[in-house]
Amino acid sequence: MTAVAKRSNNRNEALLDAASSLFASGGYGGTSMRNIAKASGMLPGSIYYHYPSKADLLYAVYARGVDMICERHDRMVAACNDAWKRLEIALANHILTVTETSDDVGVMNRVLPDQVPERSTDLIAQRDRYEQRIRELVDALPLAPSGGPAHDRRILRLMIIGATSWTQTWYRSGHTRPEAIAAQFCAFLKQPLQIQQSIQQ
Amino acid sequence: MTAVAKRSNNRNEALLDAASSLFASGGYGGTSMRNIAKASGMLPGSIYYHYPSKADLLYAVYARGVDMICERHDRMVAACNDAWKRLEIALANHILTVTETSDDVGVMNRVLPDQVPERSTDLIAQRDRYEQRIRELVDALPLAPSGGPAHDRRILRLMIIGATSWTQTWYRSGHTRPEAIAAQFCAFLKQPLQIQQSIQQ
Amino acid sequence: MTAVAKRSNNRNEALLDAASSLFASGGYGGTSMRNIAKASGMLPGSIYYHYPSKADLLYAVYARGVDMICERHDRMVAACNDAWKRLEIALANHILTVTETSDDVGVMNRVLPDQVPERSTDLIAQRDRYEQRIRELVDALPLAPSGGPAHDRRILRLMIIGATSWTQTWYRSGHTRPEAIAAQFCAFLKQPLQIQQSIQQ
Amino acid sequence: MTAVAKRSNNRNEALLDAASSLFASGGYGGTSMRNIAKASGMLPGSIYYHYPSKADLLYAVYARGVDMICERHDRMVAACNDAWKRLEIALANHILTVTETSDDVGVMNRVLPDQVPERSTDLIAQRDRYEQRIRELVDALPLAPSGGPAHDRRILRLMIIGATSWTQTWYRSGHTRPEAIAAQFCAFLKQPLQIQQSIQQ
DNA sequence: AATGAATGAGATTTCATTCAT
DNA sequence: TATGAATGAAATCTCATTCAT
Repeated sequence: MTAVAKRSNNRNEALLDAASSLFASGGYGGTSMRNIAKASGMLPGSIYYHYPSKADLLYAVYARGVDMICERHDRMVAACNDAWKRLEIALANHILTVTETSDDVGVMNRVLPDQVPERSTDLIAQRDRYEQRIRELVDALPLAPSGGPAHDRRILRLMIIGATSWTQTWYRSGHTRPEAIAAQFCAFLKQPLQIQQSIQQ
Repeated sequence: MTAVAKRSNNRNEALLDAASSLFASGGYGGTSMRNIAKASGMLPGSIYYHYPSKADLLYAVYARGVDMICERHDRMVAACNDAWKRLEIALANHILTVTETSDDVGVMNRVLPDQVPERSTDLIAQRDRYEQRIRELVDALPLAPSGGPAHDRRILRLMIIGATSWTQTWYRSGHTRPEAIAAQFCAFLKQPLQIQQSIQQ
Repeated sequence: MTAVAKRSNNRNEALLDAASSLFASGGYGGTSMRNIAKASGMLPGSIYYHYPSKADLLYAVYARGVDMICERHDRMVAACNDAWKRLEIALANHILTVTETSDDVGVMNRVLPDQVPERSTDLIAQRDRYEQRIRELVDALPLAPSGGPAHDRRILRLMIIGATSWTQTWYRSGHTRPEAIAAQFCAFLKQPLQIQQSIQQ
Repeated sequence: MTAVAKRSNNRNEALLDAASSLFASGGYGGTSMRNIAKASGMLPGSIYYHYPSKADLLYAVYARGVDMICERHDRMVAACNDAWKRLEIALANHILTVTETSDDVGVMNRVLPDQVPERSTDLIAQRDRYEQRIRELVDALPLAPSGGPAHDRRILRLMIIGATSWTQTWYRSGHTRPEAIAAQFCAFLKQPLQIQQSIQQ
């Protein structure tokens, strides 16, 4: 790659980086093209050479974020064979991304697809690319038989994703580390919280 | 209460209802005063007779939502003595209220306090009024001893609140009922999901 | 009507007048909301209190122009009974409006419906309101039998409307007066231009 | 002509063709350099290698249109000696060219010189090249003496040009053919439309 | 002969808000 | 208690054009 091509690439990446950082901290509606332009050293109109609309720019950033969390997920999870441990690693990875607000992944957590109606279907598809991985991990868990009505794995999966996604609303760096949070989440599920003799509810 | 005052209350309530519904579905930034005015049969300027700013209107809606969910919570939970059952009832109430009963409560989940900087402290305080109730229920749970590191009740509480709040993003009426979701959530926690002989992780 | 109501009416009319004048001289694309705002002593955003879009503002002006030319047409034509003379009066009226570029009627001549796609159907309907009047006058002409193939009144009507509308591209005040142009147009049609003995073409 | 030059010509012609088609249907203001570039498979900046400005590109298209209609006119009219028939042929050529054969000529009718101030004088000069030919045909018509005030050949010429140019706004293929329209136009003028005994108006 | 990237001005429109009545 | 009219700032986006390569 020549120096020139590199430079031209860099401009687009600078744009994505700036957009990323702003969308992650300010949300979609709270971030203006003006601000993105200023942060990436462009004029507002210049952005439109690269992306035809604000929604498309957001989508590019979002997709990059999904790419990144998926890659990290795949790499980290591959290193382990135990089903519960794999899940724990995956949750730790997810929670870790929540704190990185300057990163593309933060955008995925901050921006809800229906805030960008023009691309909401595409955003959901991207998000599903990642959630599918969590679903596979949950489906692979060897579950003990339920004492009462059968376990609904779908609800379990949504419970885990919900609890994990919600960390973004309360997580503050300096407190419990992402890995510890993930470990606790799994511990709550694996072991019985209810005192045994009162198991017949 | 005179007829005039009543009528004025009605107008104000129509305003809050409209704002509620729009904030819950469109978020704070995605909802304009114009839209709220149209939906409540007023002109935009007229809203300012009732509330001095958009942030204050949001706050009024938010607080009304917290009032409602707290009242229902208190009423329903009081009827039961078992700690786990009380929690289950509380979660069912939360899911039902957010997803089916009241847009006001939907606002509480949809709008993050830091999206409304002028009133973020007040919004957090309101939210805490409700979360305090969940905290008390979680703190009252008689927990079995952990097999590994000590259970962190704070993380447990945040896991439960997260999973429950997140239902707003995926719940569709006609599928699993709120009570059943809450029951599953509790079942996952009470009973061990991990197969027993592999308990030493 | 109170002075207040009158004043409020006047603002809207000032807006229409300014828009009228600018659209008539600059066309639709050549006229900006900024310019219209400045010419009517408003800020650009203020126009949107009165009309929801540029296309709607244009339509209001256009319709006002059609109203005006129709009223004038009806008044002038009513004063005469001879079919050919009625047509001549109508054409003179039409050509007269072409010179009045500061007037609403000028807009009708300057702006083609398909330049305003959002309202083109409505604009065509408005224009038809006027052209229908010309059609009636042409249809009412007692025509001498054709020496060759039968006269096609539709083509005759379109010829007359075309010739008359086209005056806007060449009419300059100070030369032939509108009434004289209309008289010539009718004279060319009424009397034979071809020398008689060569009538067998 | 070398292969390279030929290729360059082809590119330039593709550009003119695209511009032609867009200017004819969208007008000058309604057509952007972006659109022209896309339609001709170029990038916007590349147009500026061929033409220094939008106005110059329009002029090139316009001139090409005048070239084409003049060439056809000269060829077709030369084949006939009768003055009225020559006019009829010329009008048929005009209508056919504008409505079916060439977008370039459509541009001539659609774009008014004063919409392109930078080149309006040149555009008028081009247009006159063609109108001069119509003028000659009209001037050559042997006119019967008027029953009233003298015929104004200038007005007659403008009437004919107007009626003919206006066909662009209403002509639809599949209905009356261009030759038939031209024949009707001439018939209306040659023979008296007014019933004879009422000739003294 | 053409591209890729960007400019700078200006377009339409939306927003929360104000204020006299 | 509310309206009608307007404000002023800012939003997204489009435009013709430039220029190094």
